[in-house]
Amino acid sequence: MQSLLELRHLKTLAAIRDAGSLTRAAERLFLTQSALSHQLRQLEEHYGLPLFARKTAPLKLTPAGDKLVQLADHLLPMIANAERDIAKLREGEAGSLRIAVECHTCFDWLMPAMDTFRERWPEVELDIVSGFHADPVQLLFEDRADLAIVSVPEAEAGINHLPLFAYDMVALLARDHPLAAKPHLDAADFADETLITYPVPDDMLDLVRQVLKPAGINPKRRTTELTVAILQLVASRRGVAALPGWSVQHYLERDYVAARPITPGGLRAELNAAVLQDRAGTAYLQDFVAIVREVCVSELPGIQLTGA
Amino acid sequence: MQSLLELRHLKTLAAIRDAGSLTRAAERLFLTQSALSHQLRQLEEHYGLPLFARKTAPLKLTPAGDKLVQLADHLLPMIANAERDIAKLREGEAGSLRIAVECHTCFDWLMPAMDTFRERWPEVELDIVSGFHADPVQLLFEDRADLAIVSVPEAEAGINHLPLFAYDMVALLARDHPLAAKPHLDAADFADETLITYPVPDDMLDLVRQVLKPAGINPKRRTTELTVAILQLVASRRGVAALPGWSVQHYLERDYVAARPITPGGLRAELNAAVLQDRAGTAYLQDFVAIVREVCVSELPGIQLTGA
DNA sequence: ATTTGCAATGACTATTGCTCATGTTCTGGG
DNA sequence: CCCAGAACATGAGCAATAGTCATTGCAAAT
Repeated sequence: MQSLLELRHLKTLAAIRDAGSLTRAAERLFLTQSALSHQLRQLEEHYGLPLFARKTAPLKLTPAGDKLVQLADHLLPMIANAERDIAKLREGEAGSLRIAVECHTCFDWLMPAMDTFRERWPEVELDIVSGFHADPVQLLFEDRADLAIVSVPEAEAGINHLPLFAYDMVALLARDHPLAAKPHLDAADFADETLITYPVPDDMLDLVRQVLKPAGINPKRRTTELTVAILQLVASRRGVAALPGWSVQHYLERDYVAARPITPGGLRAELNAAVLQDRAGTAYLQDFVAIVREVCVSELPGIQLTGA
Repeated sequence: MQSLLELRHLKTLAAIRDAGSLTRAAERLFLTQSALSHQLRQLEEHYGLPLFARKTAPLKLTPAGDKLVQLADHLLPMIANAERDIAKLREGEAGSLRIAVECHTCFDWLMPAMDTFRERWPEVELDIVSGFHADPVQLLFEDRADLAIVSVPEAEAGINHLPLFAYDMVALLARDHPLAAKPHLDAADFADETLITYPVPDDMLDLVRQVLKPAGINPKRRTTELTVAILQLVASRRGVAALPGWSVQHYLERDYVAARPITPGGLRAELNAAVLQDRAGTAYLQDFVAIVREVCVSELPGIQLTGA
């Protein structure tokens, strides 16, 4: 008759509530659907009551389930807080988090993530390293940044890469563009188009690096700093572009432009946080990564958390 | 870098804080000292900080340990509450807890336990079945009681016995009584004494049932309802008595009377709660037992929790 | 009907939490 | 000073169990 309940169960229940289904909750927790099903059955057996009303999508909480999920909502933040406090005891309160960004669109999620971070670690000096840099990792070695957001995690001595998330790049076309008739675009389709990009080196453009360059295709270019400007140019038929799916969802819903996958399987991209190996254990750096993942999984459509 | 922390750890930490040592905490949790040591090491490794200052008795909390214990103090009651709420959902709020008592001294701890119970289960009708009964278990079958406090758990069909605690009976003597010179008393020592007891059948007197009767000794008797009256009679040399050690601690500290073990190894007694088998699963009955054990282990000196 | 998406189930596996046996350290007597 | 005893630490082994894998069952959608 001991209390079978463990924190694991509370995390699971909260995840199921958030995800609306065992399968999706399992993905978030990096477990199998089966594991959650077993857990849930065990709990329901123990309490002698169903915790979720099945056969409904999304899964709905019973009163008993609600009690436990509410409990989880209270407890889990308290625990996270206590563990942060302990980390502060160990590492001291001070520290700085200077973030180097190579990706223009990243600001979409960086701002809310930084807000949350500032709340949780008020003592840590938070900054974005201004300007864009060809090699942000270099800034880590020079002690001008503490964390760099990078897309290709090149193995490098002294650097640790912490996975953030992965997503698909989509090609953007004017709604009446001839290529919009195709179900997906290939490298060759870009040959006679004007490609609109951010003003960064080719290596940092996933489309060029992974698709066009290997195919030996080098279309005309036009650059601009602002995402909205890219969208505007595409819409007014001045060229085509390739951006992360999550960054243009808003415009697609309004039919401002059309989007197509690049290559039949899509053009996969991912983001990672690079930190100095020596500092990879630092609690607030790890927590920042966790915050980014949380924020992004809940706010950005069509992304997948990577790594374990 | 996952949060290793589980509720088990919080329970352990709180127990160590309460008990002041791993060994005693382990007893309370029905685990081995080794298990707690392993747990503790794992936690300290994980957080990179000591949680207790060792080499001191009682073990003292470090700031980090304090953070976690405080967390435990917040969380564990919340969890207990939530689980009670769920039990209420399952079983309904109503119910009655009529307690039958065969043991006079039990009121010492029964009252505080009932107070706590009333707080946690305000809807359950709480009562003591008035008067003392030769066979309180019979009252369960007659539906005149829901729980009986008994000392000898006689196996009986349809009845479940839930262990409460065990303790030693002590013989009480006037301070200048000749027998007080002996390190312990034996059956024969009682032959020429007047034995002062509660007015209950011999079967319910541990001293008579387990020591005197087997030895064929039947001393003069005198009875009274009140514990203080027994003490008063002993102190004024009208006879000797045998009572639970925990019930007379107060008087011993004041040197009102002397106490000696009965038989070299002491006279062990235990208390159990008897309930109808059908109702043994009822949450509030189980919780009452848990409350009694909690109250008694913290308030009564020299008792041991029994069972698992 | 067939497919598709999700949950349930059962057998098997890997983990890990616990115990047992032993080692180490500290303390208080003789 | 040494020894006994009481505490915590440690390591090996075992047993409980949390998790996976493969499959089945069940709806809803096509």
